[in-house]
Amino acid sequence: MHKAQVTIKDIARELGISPSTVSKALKGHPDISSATKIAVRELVERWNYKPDPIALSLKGGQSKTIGVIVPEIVHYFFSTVISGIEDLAYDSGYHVMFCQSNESYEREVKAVETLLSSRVDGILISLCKTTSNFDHFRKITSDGIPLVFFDRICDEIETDRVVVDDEAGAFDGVSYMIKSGCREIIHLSGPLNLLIAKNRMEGYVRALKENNIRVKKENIVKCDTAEEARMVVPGLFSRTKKPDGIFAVNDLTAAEAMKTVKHLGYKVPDNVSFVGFTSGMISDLTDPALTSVEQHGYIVGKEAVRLLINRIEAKEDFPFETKIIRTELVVKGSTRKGG
Amino acid sequence: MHKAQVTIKDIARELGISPSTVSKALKGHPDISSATKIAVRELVERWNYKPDPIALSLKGGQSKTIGVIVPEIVHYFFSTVISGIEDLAYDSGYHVMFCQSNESYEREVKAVETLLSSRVDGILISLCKTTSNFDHFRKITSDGIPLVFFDRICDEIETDRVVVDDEAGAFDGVSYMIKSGCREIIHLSGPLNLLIAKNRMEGYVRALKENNIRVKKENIVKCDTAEEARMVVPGLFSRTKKPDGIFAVNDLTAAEAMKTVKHLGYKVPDNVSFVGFTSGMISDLTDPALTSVEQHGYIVGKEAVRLLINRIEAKEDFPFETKIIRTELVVKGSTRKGG
DNA sequence: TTGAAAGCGCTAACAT
DNA sequence: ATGTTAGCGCTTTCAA
Repeated sequence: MHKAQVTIKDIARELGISPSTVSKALKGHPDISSATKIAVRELVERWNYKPDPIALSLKGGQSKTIGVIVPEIVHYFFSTVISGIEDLAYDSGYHVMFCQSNESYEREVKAVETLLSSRVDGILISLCKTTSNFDHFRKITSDGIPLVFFDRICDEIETDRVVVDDEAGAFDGVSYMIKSGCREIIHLSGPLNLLIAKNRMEGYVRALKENNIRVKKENIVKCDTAEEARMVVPGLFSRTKKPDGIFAVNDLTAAEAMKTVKHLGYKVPDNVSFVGFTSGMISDLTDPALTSVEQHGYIVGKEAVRLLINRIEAKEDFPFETKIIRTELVVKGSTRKGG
Repeated sequence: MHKAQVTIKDIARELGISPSTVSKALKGHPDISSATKIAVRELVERWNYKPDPIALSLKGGQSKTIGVIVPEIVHYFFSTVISGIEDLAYDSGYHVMFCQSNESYEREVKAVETLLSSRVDGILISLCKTTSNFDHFRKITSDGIPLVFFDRICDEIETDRVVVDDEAGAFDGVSYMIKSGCREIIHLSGPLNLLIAKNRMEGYVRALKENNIRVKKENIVKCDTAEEARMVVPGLFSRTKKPDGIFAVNDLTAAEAMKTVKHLGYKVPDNVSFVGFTSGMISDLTDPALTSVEQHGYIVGKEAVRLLINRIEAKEDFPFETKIIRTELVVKGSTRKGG
């Protein structure tokens, strides 16, 4: 169905010159007479000739395309990262090809194969929750394709990384709750094999310790979805020692937990404070608005692309870098005023 | 930095046969002896040879890539559509290249140029809010590239389309409110140059008319963001005739309006009912959960890809099709029980 | 049963 | 100042 595109040959034939002359004229090569150059440019304009990127790729061995694998696109943080990736990549003359792993290890492996076989110049990945075998990543690097991990990284593979400072973010959030008077703070955590979940948990623990609050095992509860929150939260409030603060591993969980707690009859933030993680749209929707740790996803995306393109365009090896993006506590209405 | 990929020549050289023999062996061509075939396949396996898609594209004139332009990625409905696009495209052997227009006409035009110049086989687009000149779309079709509009379509260009049945969705939502007893229903609308906004408004109007409720001009208010909701909603409740229902053009606006109304001291849904549009994650976060019109974005994405690939792979022209995806009212807690 | 050659669109080294 | 040629990786006649 495609109409044939105008090629350099068409231009050459029309002008009665050779393809290579056209090619040179287009690049402003000093050899070519300005008369020819003008004629070529005029016709190129008129016929709307565009060089075929596929032919260019074949020639240059570069596809000017980077591949991205995220666990899911329908997710505030990841879509923000993608937005940053897209913006900087296009500004740098690269195209972006997407795959979502849908949190499935098999799909992640398949996505890697897809991207490799489509000869992308580099790959950006955030691991899916279930990945614990990393051979598919080794295949990428052994193919000589630059690889950058972002957010959910794999620390067994030596490469560039962009991470959010989860530990510090969690520390800041929990410290703020403590300053505002909370003493019995629950952490609703993610699966601890996920580095980001582990780091957030550790930030929570450090905040308690530095404030001389005893860390209780039963106050760290695996709960990282809205459904789980509905299941788990009521139980926490049937304990003799009632929680007065909840720090959740993500905003969605925090939001649902807050709703549940309000329905149990507690006031937010007077009886119970809430802090979430991500600070996107969700945090403005809850009532009161959710205090949350902003992850700067857009910046994460941009930095990841920057590292990747540097690596792609590098003539020689240089040491790997891990870029840490600082989080920021965005205080809204779900916490009491800090001390 | 790229390590050289294994090519068909490498295989041929190693086996002491010619490249064309290797090529044929790989496709199971009847000419080739099974001994050769086996040898080739074994080495291909061992060396992990993968045909270069770029070379294939150059040859076949098809890139097996489709381009997608959406207003923004960080948006529940669009990310859902993208998810559907991605899933079906990959299953059909196509890659997906993304651009976001960021609701800017200029960026939309640039994105079209980018995709055209990267020789995608087809393009999927949802218009940005501000687009009113359509020449860049005409360029696509005059280049002979199949084009499918989805959701925010352009009805001045003859092509395939996938639309959500916005009018019916709005009608259903507003009818439900009326059945449950609402009589003074406000519509918070989008900009009426956007077809989807216009259609939703018309569904609202029809629902009122069919129930013999007078349509008042002052009850249709342009308001389609959270910020606008904060500005606009209090004014509505200082009228002598208080609203008892609000139908918003999207969930985000509905959610913020609901919050504002609750803070004014009204009960939801007892004093005021709310219905939104999209029914994603947002609708579960509000308190009470938001009754909303589900748009089935994932299906929209799949259908759009299906139409596009049909068109790409068609040998000859056939009539354009407009696929209408039925909406579905998802009743939650922000509306009273229907009559 | 296999191989040689041409060509997809473009570029660059090498003539002329 | 312009043209010729070869080649990027692969497929596909056509010839051997």
